[in-house]
Amino acid sequence: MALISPRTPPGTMELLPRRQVAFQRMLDTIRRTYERFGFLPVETPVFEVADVLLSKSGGETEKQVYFVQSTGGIEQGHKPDLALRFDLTVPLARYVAEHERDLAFPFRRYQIQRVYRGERAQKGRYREFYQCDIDVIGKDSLPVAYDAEMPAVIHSVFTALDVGPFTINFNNRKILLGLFEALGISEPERRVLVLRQVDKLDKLSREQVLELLAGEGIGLAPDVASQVLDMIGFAGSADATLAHLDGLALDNDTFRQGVAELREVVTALQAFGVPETHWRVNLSIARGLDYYTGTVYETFLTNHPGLGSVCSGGRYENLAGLYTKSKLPGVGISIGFTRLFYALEQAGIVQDGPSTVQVLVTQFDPSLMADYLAIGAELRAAGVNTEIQLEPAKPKKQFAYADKAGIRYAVIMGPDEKARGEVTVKDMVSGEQHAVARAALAGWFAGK
RNA sequence: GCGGUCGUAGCUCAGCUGGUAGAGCCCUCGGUUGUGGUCCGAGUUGUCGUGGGUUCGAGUCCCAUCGAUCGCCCCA
Repeated sequence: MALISPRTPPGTMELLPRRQVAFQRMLDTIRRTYERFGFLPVETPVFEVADVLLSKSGGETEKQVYFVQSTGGIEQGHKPDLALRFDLTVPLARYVAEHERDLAFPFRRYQIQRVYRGERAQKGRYREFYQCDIDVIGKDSLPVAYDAEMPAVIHSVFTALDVGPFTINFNNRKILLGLFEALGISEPERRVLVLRQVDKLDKLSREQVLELLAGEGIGLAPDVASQVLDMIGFAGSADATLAHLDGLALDNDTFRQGVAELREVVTALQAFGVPETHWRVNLSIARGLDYYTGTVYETFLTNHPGLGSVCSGGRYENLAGLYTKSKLPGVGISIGFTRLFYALEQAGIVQDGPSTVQVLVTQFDPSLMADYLAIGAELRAAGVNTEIQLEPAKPKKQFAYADKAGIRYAVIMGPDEKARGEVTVKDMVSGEQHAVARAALAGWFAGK
């Protein structure tokens, strides 16, 4: 019979147990840090009612959505009425609108779950991946100070993850939009297109971006295009950038409001005590998603620029507008954890974690099985993760097993130890063996 | 959705201008009595992606097809 070749679908990440332990620990670090900053956990279903999920997006995202339909429904020719979520922000909007009366505002939630996008899998681009989101949702209003809190959380998370140097870039979309208004680029669709191209300034040369801005679909006059880049291409400290923006003296309300907000975020961020080595105002950051209305963020790993942003987000004035008449402004960020983990793996930064099994109670003499079971029970009662070797096997094989599985300690008790009222504890890493009194065994592991 | 590369053992790959398939790793067993990670020895593993064509003969050449991968678009 022909075997079916075992394989994962493209664009999915699957790990061996010890790598999974490393993955899980990093995820725990993110979770702990989010909680430390006062965020509450939320989970939502992997699939949502299709029209709830798709109401907003339209266009590009819609093509990437996986629909869900039962086989019965397919047989009856029904169109799928469920779809897998492609991010956590849209489900959050639905969640907040649905539970508005029961939630305390400002509502601070974190959410760590997988999302799905049906796009071509590429290096570091997955069709199923983890997002680790935090958002703060206000009722009617939400002070800009919350915009400054986001980078503070990101800084804390990435420092705790110990992933090497990183920079949080941020900007305010109102600055860009006001600038475009002042330059006569009025159509919203065209502004979004310009934003997308401007966003590429980090990757492409000035000339290439100029060409794109003059190209099809946008058709910016060359002098306007270079004016845009002159204003946006400024590089300098946060204070210098703000001075640069003031110096432009643009007569546009949106622009002025954007600069004022940016200044407020910078000031608050300094007060939050986030070192300026880890963030910068970057006027070319725009973000593709069009629901962002103010502050936007992107975070890059210094040593992996090719990877793109590993954490991004922004401010949205009225996210849940499609679901409720209440005005619910918010600000949030999202860590693309699967991609981040992939990058760290590639860079050799990720080490396999230890097994979650701390101790293997080996079996040297089947007649002592009752003792092995008793030892296992004692260790477990003492909070030590313990596996008992239940199948008779040669010592060689048992140690090889412990070694391969990454189990740190092996407990050995043969007739000799039994007679002395002792057990032998072997440290598989150092190779050292310790004679431990039978009664003191659980205590021996207390500090390990 | 559009472009460039590549498909040989579970994995990484070798196989020169066509002559009946190889290495390393992994895995299994062994190197005697209760000891792994090193070393030594032995062993298992393949419709050479699939279908067709050229040829006395194709892993090797040609065509098609499927799959993978990288880049573009978009994005974490």
